[in-house]
Parts: sequence; C-alpha cells; structure tokens
Amino acid sequence: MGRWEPNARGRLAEAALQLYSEHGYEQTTVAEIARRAGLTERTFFRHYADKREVLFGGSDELRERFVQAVTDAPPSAAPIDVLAAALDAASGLFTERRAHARRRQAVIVANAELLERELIKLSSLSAALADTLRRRGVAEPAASLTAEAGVAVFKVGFERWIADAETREMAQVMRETLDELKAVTAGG
Amino acid sequence: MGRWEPNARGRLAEAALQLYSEHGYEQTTVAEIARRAGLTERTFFRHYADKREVLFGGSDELRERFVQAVTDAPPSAAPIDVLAAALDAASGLFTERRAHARRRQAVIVANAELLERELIKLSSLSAALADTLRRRGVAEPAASLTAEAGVAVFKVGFERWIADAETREMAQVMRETLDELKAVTAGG
DNA sequence: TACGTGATGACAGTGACTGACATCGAGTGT
DNA sequence: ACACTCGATGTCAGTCACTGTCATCACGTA
Repeated sequence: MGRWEPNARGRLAEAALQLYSEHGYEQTTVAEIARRAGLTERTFFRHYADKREVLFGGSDELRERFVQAVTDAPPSAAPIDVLAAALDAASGLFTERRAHARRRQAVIVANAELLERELIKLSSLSAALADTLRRRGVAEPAASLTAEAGVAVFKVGFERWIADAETREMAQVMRETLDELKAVTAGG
Repeated sequence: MGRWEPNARGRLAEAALQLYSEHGYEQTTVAEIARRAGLTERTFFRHYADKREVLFGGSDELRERFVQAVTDAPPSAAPIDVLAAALDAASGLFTERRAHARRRQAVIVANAELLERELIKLSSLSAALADTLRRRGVAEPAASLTAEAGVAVFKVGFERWIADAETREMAQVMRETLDELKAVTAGG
C-alpha cells in the first residue's frame, strides 16, 4: 500500500458534489471538502484551481470528443452536418450517466457562480469547435456561428434530456433539437 | 452643494474601468477603485455586488431593449423575424458608443472572471428572450432555441462590429450575421 | 545506504466580501 | 429655531477563498 490513499483528485470531486448537494455550494467550505476526502485545504488547491473547478473535471473530455468528431467528419460534409455528427459523438459520453448528470446539474443551476463556470466551459467548447471548423476551411463568421449554434443545441438538448424520463437517448434528443433549430431559422 | 459628490455609482464605474485598463483586473483592488472615486471599499460594495459587476451596469438596459422589441413585434411575425427586429432595436443602444464598447470589451476578454460574468449576463438575456417568446405563444424548444440563436448572433455580430473600422452600423452587421446563421443552418 | 522526487502538511499572508454600528447633513414637521 | 427621521457613507471586526514558502516523508534508484 502506498503512502497515501489513491485517487485524491476523485475523492475531492466526490466529496464536493456530496457537500454541495447536501448543504449548498456557498455553505460548503473548501476545508470541509478536504476533510471529508481525508486531505487538507492546501491540497485541494493543488488539484483544482478553485472551489468551482472541482465540478468540471470532465469538460476537457467533452471538448475533445466534440473536436475529434469534427476532425473525423468527411471533408465534403457541410458544417451543419459536421455539427450533427459531433452532437451524436458527444452524446456517447453520457450513456448510463443520466442520474449523475441530473445530480450535478441540480447543484450547478442552484448557484450563479457555478452557472458562470458552466457557461465559460461551453464557451471554450464553442471556441474549440469554431477553430476546428476553420481548419476544415469554413470561413468566418460561418465557423463561429456554426459553433455557437452547436453549443446552443447542446445546451437546450441537454436540459431536455435531463428533464425527460428514461425513454429517449441523448443522441436522439440532440437530433430532434437540431432539427428544431433548423426549422426556426428557416422561418417556419 | 450636497453633503456628498453626486453620482457615486458612476464614479466607481469609471474609476474601475480606468484601473482595470491601466493595471489589469486582478492587479486592481477594490480599495483602489474606491479611493479613486473618493469613497471607501465598503461603499463600493453597497453599489455593486462584487468586483466584476461594476463593469455591467448597462446589461439590464440591453435586456429590456431586447424584450421590449420582442413584445412590440406584430403577433403574426415568425420567431426568426421577431429576433431580427430585436437585434435591430438593441443595436440602437450602441450608436456613438463604439469607442467605449471597444475599451470595455478589451478589459473583459483579457480576464476569465470578467468573461464569465459577461456570459451569464448573455445567458440571462437569452432566458428573458425565451420567456417573452413563450408569452407570444412560441412553444418549447423553439422559444429557447430562438433565444439562444439570437444571443449567438449578437455575440458574433458584436465582435465583428468591434473589430470593424467605423464603416458599418451595428444594425447592419447584425442583419448580415443573422443571414449567415440562416445560411449555415440551411446546409449552405 | 545515501540521495532525489513527488505528493502532502503546516503556516502565514492578501484581498474579496459581509454584518453591525456610528456619523452627519438634508429634509420635514412643529 | 428645534427635534426628529432618513439615507448615504464611514469604521471596524470577521470569514473564507486562494497563494507562497518551507518542511516532511515514503518510495524509487544509483
């Protein structure tokens, strides 16, 4: 057995989600999170840049999944179809994770600071998407607009998937939501 | 002459923008802002909820302008046309203010915390837009998607307007950007 | 066996933000 | 004139997020 219990980072994330759920984000101190994880406050800040970041450990993976899908799409595909493929690929990350997503989202929407962090993560996702589209030869402002539209669909679709019963897969919800966006922007 | 210099709130906002521009957001303390405005730190927090909010005094006005335009649109108008009218109305707030907008935006994009605040203000704008569209009878998820698309156009259009020389009016840029979004989502 | 390394602990500090109470000039009524 | 209220501000003590610095100590390696 090593000197320390393994997976300090994961223990901190789990302790934080528990405490934020039980007592609320603002009422929880970093010292409490660290204590529940069997660590000190100083060590918390060695693993996470701030008190909010501990809930967003998976955002890099989501962005990479999106970017990979855009990169892998056939060169001939139109931006909107590339977007559809990316939404489909990203949805794969959430299968079997609806319960956890609900728990985490409930904490986030209950606090403005956490919502801010969520929004900047999505903004970073949008920037990465736009950049990847540009590398495919999509010009501005089409690249940025496609990326923003994609994130809009993801946001709205994610909320609907969370709110739904267990019937529909996330990928299906995303496809329906993208179709709705197309209908709206077409003036229908 | 009154007991205090008038417009304490405005003085704080101007002092903050100056100091954030000169030394950066993080390097500026609230005590410094208050001192330059001839007030104390405690009084700063009576006018603004936190160190970021001092840059966002105009966001309520922007949201109201958007909402008013949506409310005033003819009942028969399609959501996407309502959106176009709202973007046009909102652009009116920025005429003759390009220099100030540039200065403020430069400060905001230079700091992640300020960017987070900007994003949640735009998110609040999107929520208000969606709510107003729903009152017009637009169903979900069309209402939320239209609102998100509108904010996306505003974001992209605003950046382009800022980056542009003085040639085009903001309203014109917004119209062009909305047309680009339509083209992209149509698969063109 | 000595030494370097990496994760952690200990501790002091800064600055954002809050709560409680004091101050004082201006208006208001008598 | 006088008392009385009121609103904007000042003062002060306190909490907590976050940082810099140095110490510790098991583990691997030469």
